[in-house]
Amino acid sequence: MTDIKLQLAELSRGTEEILPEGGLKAKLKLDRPLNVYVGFDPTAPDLHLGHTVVINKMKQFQDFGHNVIFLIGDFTALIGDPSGRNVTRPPLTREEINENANTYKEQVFKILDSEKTIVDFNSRWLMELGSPGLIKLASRYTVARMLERDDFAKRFKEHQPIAIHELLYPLAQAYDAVNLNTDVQMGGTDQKFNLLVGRHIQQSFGQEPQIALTVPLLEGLDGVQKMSKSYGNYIGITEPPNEMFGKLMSISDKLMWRYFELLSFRTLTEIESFKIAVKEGKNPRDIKFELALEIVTRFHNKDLAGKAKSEFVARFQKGAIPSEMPEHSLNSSEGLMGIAHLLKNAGLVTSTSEAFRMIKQGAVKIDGQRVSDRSHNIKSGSTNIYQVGKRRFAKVSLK
RNA sequence: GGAGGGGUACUCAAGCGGUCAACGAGGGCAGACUGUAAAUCUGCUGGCUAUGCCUACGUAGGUUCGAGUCCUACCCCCUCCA
Repeated sequence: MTDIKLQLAELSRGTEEILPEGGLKAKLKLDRPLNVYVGFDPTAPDLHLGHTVVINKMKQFQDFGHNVIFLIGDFTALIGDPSGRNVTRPPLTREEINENANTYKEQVFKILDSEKTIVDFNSRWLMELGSPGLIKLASRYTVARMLERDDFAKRFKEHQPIAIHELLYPLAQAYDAVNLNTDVQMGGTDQKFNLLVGRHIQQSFGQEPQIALTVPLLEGLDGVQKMSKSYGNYIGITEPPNEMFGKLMSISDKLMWRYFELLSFRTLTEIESFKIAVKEGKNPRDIKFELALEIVTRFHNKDLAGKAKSEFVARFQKGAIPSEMPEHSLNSSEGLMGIAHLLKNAGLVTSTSEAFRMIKQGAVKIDGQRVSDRSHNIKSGSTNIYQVGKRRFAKVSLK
């Protein structure tokens, strides 16, 4: 086992809260592998970098020799983490769950060691529980304490409905901790309450309560809102290397440090030395290259990351045209096609109106030549590279 | 059940019958500058068979030469009273 002091420093890095304070140190002092559990909802298996914050934390525990449990919440998904929507979710079929679970594993094992990771499903014990078991479980907690949860408290105060089954969610999750005999349970900040209920329930089962460790929600590319698919400010972990590299390079310098803290596996000392280098005049862009290389390497490989970097440099520092881009083949009935229609048909703009706007603003280029005539026609039989703005490219053959 | 206030484009928000595809701000996009950073400046930000036409201001009607603006009904939201 690695030195406790070092473990503590790295494990605390980038966390929001560790409850109770000092509890983690005590657990580490036991000098045995700890059971560390994180639950995942099997309904949304498309991961982005925001999700990886907690997975990275799992990786750290794993590297220090602890037991990491990747729990798929196939039972709790039936309830859905309370959000005020008064619905139970339609049960996923066994096939759907397995399929999602496999997608998960494929993605998660780009970070975690598949040999050392325990994958489990909470339906295994929650299905077994049955009604009597559920009633017994429910008797271990009180309504008053349940109403301490933020969103319950708020809804109760405002006389918004709280369905009874919603109260079962934290209990079910707590029961996971009991079954896994968890030492540490982790989750996003929104999981704090659920994690704490776990402590209480474990105690009532005579177990030593777990440490609740919460990690922050990662800011998206805009640096303001949390990373989420619906805000469009995310980097998906299955995105191609060039995309990923480019997106990482576009983040602000301020956000770069945040990403280093939460996404990089570099030691705190290394990151500190980067900060000093920048202070002494090094271009932050070059430090950002390091970040982008590391992340792209993690989800692809070193070779592709290197290529993504050269491509990036060629393209944005030397103005080259990218080596790969979408290709389209379009048909023209009249032997030619207006530039606006062509751009629209190639998916470079969403409407002909937008195409005209882009042309007016000097954003459209054909083979690197700026187009200023909005009624420019392209003849059939030609293949050209069309560009809208800095990022949108397509190779189009007109037949 | 009663009284009042409000529903406008991605969001907030202005709009005294014509000049409103709709002020302004934010966001987004594009151009300049740059390190695809930040800051700044400029422009754009409904669609189309495109100097014109079509569709849009909660919904459906009506008045008018003309309605986001007036009238009627309906739907939804908020505040106060019971």
